[in-house]
Amino acid sequence: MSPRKPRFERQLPRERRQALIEATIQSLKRYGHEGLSVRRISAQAGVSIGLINHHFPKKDTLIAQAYRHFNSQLVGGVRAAAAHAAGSPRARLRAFCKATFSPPNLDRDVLTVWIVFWGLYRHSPEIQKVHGETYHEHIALVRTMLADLAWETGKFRVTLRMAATGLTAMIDGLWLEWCLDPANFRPVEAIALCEAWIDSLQTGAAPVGAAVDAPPASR
Amino acid sequence: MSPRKPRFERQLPRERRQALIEATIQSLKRYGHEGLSVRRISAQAGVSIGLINHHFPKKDTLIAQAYRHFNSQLVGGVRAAAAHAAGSPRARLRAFCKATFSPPNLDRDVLTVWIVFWGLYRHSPEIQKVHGETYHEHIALVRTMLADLAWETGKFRVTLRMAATGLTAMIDGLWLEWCLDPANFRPVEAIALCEAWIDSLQTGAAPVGAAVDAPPASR
DNA sequence: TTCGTTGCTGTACGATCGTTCAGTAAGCAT
DNA sequence: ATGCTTACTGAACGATCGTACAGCAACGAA
Repeated sequence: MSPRKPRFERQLPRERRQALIEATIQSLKRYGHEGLSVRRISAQAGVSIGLINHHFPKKDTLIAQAYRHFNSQLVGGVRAAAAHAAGSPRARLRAFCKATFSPPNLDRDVLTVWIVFWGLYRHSPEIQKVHGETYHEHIALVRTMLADLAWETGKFRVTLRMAATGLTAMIDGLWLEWCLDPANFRPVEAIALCEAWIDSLQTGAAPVGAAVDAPPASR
Repeated sequence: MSPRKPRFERQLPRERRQALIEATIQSLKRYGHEGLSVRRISAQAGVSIGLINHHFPKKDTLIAQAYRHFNSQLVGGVRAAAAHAAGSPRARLRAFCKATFSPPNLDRDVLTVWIVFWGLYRHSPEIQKVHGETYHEHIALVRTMLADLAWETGKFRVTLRMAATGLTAMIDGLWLEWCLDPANFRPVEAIALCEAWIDSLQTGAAPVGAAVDAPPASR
């Protein structure tokens, strides 16, 4: 008698949880918002329905952790690309922009995942919590790079905070537009727009919005 | 005997459909993506469940028409604001930016509705169809205003197409960031960033991205 | 007042949702 | 080999989903 093949393979909780998180993102890429059901996710992971609630108390917890993982991958990737670049602040920013608009970040499925997560934000406290933690990382990276540039080439026309906000907004907006219709522009053009924004920060024109340079009233 | 109060009031199909469209948006504002169910929508509209399928063949048709209505309201609003402004192209653009970052457009619930619609895009042919029609309107408005400005003050550093893409991206990105956390910046600062972008288009610096000024290869 | 049109109601249907839980079995320790 | 721990399965639960449809009733026409 040949030994029966095991019906399933036990994994360490830590590894199984990670596999479920990745299956969640895959299912989300495939089916959009409808991919966020325990049945779709468990099918994608090749496990039973019940396993999800064995490792996560609620479905929302898994989704929030998937959002955290997705954020970490992005930040880790672009940070590495920037750090790997040559020494000048401008070169690091260039590498950052290039990585932002290159695979795996520039991918319609990946960008769709971002949009669906953002759509969940307002009505999901768990997503809000994760966002508050990871968004801080991302904005800090951008601010550091821009601060280095300002130190080397002179003061910006707007505050550092608003320069970083503008660059992040430009990136997110271009991601959105390219996701909805990639025919609108090519990735290299998106990079050019971001660099145009960065360049415009240090032109000698009169400061724009100088009257509103104070931090927001709230918070 | 006093006459019985009617159990319901008949409406012309045209008016009832419009009421259902507005109820859809209200429900979406209240409950996010989960507000897009026939039960939530019919409850919001104060009608029975079956009425939706009496006026719309499928739920997706209603949602797509709600998206169309939402787009029309935005474009109509900002176009009117721009047209109402003083004669110079720069003044029209200023009014456009101000309207973009003022109520009713700058509202967390309204912006959440945008994000949810965008999240539906990739997996809903009906949304794609509506988007293709209405997005054209919006981008044409922006391009016209920027073209008028370029005609009056001189050539831009980037193509008109990319100037419009950049402004639209900046707006969408700032909307997104403000929706997720309004404490990041004040509306007046968002306006300042958009105007900084517009101003940067006509500074005398060397053309940026001149090598990529050709239209996209695809399409 | 009566009738006809049709906007509208509300139940019913099968599918799928998130979650629970009793039972199974994989794999290590003894 | 035997036992123990626990990762894992899969049926079952009630809730909610989108759609269908038979019947009710509002309201203008005759």
